[in-house]
Amino acid sequence: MNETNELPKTYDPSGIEDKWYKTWEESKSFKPVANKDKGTYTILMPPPNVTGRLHMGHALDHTVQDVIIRFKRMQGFETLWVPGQDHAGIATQAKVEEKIFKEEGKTKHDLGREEFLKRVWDWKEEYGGHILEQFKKLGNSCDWDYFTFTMDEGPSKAVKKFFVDMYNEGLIYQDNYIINWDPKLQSAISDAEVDHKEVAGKFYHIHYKVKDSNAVLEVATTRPETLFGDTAVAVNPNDDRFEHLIGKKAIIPICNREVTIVADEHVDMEKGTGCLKVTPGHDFNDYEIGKRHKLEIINLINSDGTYNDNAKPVEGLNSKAARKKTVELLEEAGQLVKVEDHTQQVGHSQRSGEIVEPMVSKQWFLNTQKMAEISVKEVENEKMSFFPKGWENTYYSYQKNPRPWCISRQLWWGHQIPVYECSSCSHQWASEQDADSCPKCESKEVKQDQDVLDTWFSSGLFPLSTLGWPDEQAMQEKGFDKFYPTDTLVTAFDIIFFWVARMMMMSNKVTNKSPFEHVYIHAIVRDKDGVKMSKSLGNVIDPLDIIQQYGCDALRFTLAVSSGYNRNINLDTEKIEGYRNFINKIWNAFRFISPNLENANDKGFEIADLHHHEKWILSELNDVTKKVTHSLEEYRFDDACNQIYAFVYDKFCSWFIELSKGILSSENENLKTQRANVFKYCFKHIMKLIHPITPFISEEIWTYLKTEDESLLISQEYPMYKEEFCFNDDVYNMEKFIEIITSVRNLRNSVNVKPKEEIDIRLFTDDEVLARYLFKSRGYLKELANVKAGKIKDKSVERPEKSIMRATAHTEIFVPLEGIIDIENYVQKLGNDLKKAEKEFEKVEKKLKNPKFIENAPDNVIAEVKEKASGFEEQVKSIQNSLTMFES
RNA sequence: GGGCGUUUAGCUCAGCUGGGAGAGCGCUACCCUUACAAGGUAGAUGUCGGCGGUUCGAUCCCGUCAACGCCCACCA
Repeated sequence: MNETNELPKTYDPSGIEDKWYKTWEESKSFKPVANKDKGTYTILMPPPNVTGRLHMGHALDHTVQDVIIRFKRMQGFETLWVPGQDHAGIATQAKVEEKIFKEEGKTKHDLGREEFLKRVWDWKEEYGGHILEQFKKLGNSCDWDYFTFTMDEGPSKAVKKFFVDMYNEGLIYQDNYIINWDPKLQSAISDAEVDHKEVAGKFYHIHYKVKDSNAVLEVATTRPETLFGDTAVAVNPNDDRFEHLIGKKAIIPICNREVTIVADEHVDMEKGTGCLKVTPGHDFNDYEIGKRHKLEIINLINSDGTYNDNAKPVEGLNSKAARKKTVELLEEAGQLVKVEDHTQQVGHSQRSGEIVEPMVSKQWFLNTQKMAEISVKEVENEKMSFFPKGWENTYYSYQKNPRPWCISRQLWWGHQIPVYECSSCSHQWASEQDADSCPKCESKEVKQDQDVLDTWFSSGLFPLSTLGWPDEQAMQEKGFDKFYPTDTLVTAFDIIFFWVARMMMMSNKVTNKSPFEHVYIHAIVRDKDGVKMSKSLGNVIDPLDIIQQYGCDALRFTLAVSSGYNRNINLDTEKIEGYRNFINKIWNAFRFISPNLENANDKGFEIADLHHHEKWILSELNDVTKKVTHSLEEYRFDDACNQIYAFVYDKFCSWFIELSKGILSSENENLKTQRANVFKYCFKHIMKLIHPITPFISEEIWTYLKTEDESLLISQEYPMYKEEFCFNDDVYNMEKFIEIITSVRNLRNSVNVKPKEEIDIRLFTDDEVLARYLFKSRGYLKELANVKAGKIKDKSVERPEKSIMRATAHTEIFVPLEGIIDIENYVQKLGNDLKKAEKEFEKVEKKLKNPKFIENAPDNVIAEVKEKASGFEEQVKSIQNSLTMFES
C-alpha cells in the first residue's frame, strides 16, 4: 500500500507524551492568557505532602482537575491551575528524625533545633521535588510559576498576618485545656487527627468507701490506673440509689484520698453502675464535670506517656503497665469487685497510631464558633456548593458543633508561633515581625513561643497565600483580584473537614468571600475487589507503571470514565487495557483517513453540497458536542467519556468510515475531496472534544490536521453546538438504514451464510420516504451487507417463496435462498423474534385498552404508545405470515 | 448512640423531573473483509434486594424489613 505505512499500526505513547509536555511548557501554554472575554477560571491543587509519593488517588484527583482546566481553557477562560506542596509538619519531621537516627544514631535533641531544621530543609530540597516530577507524567497543565510551598516566604507571611490578627481580636488564645496528647510524637494533636477504633477492653468494678458511713460505692471504669487523679465521684442527681450520699466524701482506694461525691446530669443511671469516678485531668467528660463543680485537676502523665509522681504506686510505668499494677493493688486491697469484658472506642493518633492520652495542657486555640457559622451559611445559601450535593451533610456535621481548634504543636518543623514574651515584665504579644525587644519595658529579654502551628493552619490559608496575600505587591503580581475567589476545588471526601472547612472558615474571615464556588468530591480509588490499596496488602497499582504500560491517555480516560457522582472506583487493569484499545482505535481511525487528507482542500465544504451520510455524521457530532459540554460542566466525566466513546466507536468508525470506503476508493474526485473535507473537519472536531481527557494523542494527531495558521491543540477553541449542523431527517433515515443492514447480517448469521457469499434480498415497506431513501442507498446496502442490489416494494406485493425473513417495525427483509439452509435453526430464531414482538405488543395493547390510561396519561405518551403498538403489530403479522410458509 | 450511603446482566457500574431495562469488560458463534486481531459481524443473559403503599402506570416517590459499606461521637 501507501502512505498509511508511515504511521505505525498501533499507537505508541512512549516518547510522544514527554515530547508534548515539554512543548506545552516551553510554549507557556499552561499560563493564564489575559483578557479572555469569559473571565477567569481558577483551580487550586490540593498540595501533596513533601513526603508523598504519587498514587492512584493523585492520578484521579489530577486527571479530573486537568480535564476541567483544559476544558475551560479551550472554552476561552483565563485559566489558572495553581500547584503547591505542603510541609506536612508531623509526617516530615518524623521521617527526617528516623533517617538521622538510622544513619547517625542521633536524636533531634542531639542536633538542636537550628541544626535539625537545616537538615529537614536539606531533605526537602533533595526529595520534595520527586512527586512534582511525577505529576508532570500525568499531563497536568498547571502553571508551575505559581508553585507555592507552605513554608515559603509568602505563606509564612500569611500565617503570621492571620495569627496576629486573630490574636489581637481575641480569637486566638492560650489556655489550659484538655487536649489529645500523642505520647509518641510528644505533641498535642487536634480532635480531627484522632481516630476512634474499637478495642477489646475490660470493665473494672471498684469499691470506693464512703467516709463516716458503711456505704460502699461501686464504680465502673475502663481505666482504673487513672484513679490516682480522681477528684470526685459523680452520680446522677435523680438517682434514688445514691441521693443520700451526695455531698459526702468518698475514699479513693490505694491512695486513700478523700474526694466529694457530686451530682451531675452527665452521669447515665443505666450505664455501668451509675456511679462515675471523675478524673478531670485525663478524660474529656470528666474535665467538663470538673469545670462545673470546680474540681481540682491532677496531672498524672508525663509527656512520654509514663505516669508521674502524682501516681506514686505506678510511677514510671506507661498506661498499660500502670493498669496492670493498679489492678493488682486493688485486688490486694480487696476493692476490685469484678472484671467484665467490654468493647470500647479508643482514640488513636492518626499520625503515629499510638493511643491518645487526654491531658490538660497549655496550648493555643482558635475559636472557630463564628467562622464555622459563616461557612455553614455560605453553603446553605449556595454561595458554595458540593458536587455531588450529598457531601454537604458531612461538611455540616463537622461544622455545626465546633470546638476550639487546638493549633499548637510541640514540634520543630512548621510555622513557629509568632508570639513573644518578655522575661522581665511578662508582657506577651503577637507580632508579624521578629521581635528583639519588649514593646512595653524595652527589655531585650524576649523569647518566642517554642511551638509550631498545626499544618492545616497554613494550608487553610492556601487559597489566599498562593495568590500573594497579604503582600500588596505580590497580590498584584499574581493577580489576586482576578483569580480569587477560585472556581472549583477538587478533592477527596476525607479532607472535607481538615481542609475544605478550614479554607472556608479562614478565607471567609479574611475576605468575606468563600474561597471557591464549587467543591467536586471524587471517589476513592480501590483495587478491583473494592479493597483499599495498601503497601502491606500488596494490591497497589502504581500510576507510573500503568502509564508506562498503557500510556497516560488510557489511564486518564479510565479514571475519567469512572468518575461521576460515585464514591468508589474499583480499578481493574483490564479496564485500563480496554480503554487503551479505544485510544488505539482512534489512532487507527486516523490512520485510515490520513492518506486522504491530501485530497482535502482548505476551503472546507458548503452545507448545501453535503451528502446525506455527511449530514448524518455532522449532526451526530453536533449532538455529542452538546452533551459532552453539558456533562463536563456538571462534573459528569463518566457521561462525557461515554458520549465520546460511543460516537467515535459506534458512529464514526463502525458506520461513517465503512460507508466512506467506496467513495474514497472511487475515481470521483469531487466526491473524494468533499468526503476528505468532512473527514478532516470531523477529526479535528473530535480531537478538540477529547483533548481535555486524552491530551497527548489528540495533540499528536492534531499536528497532521492543523492548518499552518493554527497553533497547538491545547489552545484551540472548544467546539460548540451549531444549529445549522442539525439534520434530523438524515439521522432518522440513517437509524432505519442501520437497522436494516443489521437485520440482513443477522439473517446471514442465522443460516450460516459466509460473509464472502453474496446474497439477494427483497425489502418490503409501506413507508414511501424510507423506500426512496433505501433506493438511493442501495449501493451502500450492497457494500455493507454483501448483497445483490435488491428490490424495494410495498407490502401489498406477494412475498418471495423459499425465503428467510426478518421484520422491523417498518420494513420486512426477505432473503430468498436456494439450496440447503439450516431451516430448523432459522425457524427457531424466527419463533423467538415472534415471541418477543408479541410480548411487546401485548404490553402496549393492554395499556391502550385501559380507559384510565387514556384518561390520565399525557397526550404525547398516548401517541407514542399508539405508534409503538402499530409497529409491533406490523412486526407480529409479518413474522406470522412467514412462519406459516415454513410450517406448510 | 447519631448520621450517611449502597443493593440493577457473570464482574464493575450508569439510569436526569415516574411512561417500552443500558454501557464497558467478560461470555458464545462466525470471520485474518485493503484503519485497527489492542480487530470485525452477529448473539445470549436481568422476579432492577424482600414485602407493602401511592398511581392509569414504579428501577425511579412513600413506608417497612434485610444485607453490606462508610462517617461522626467523651476510653464509665
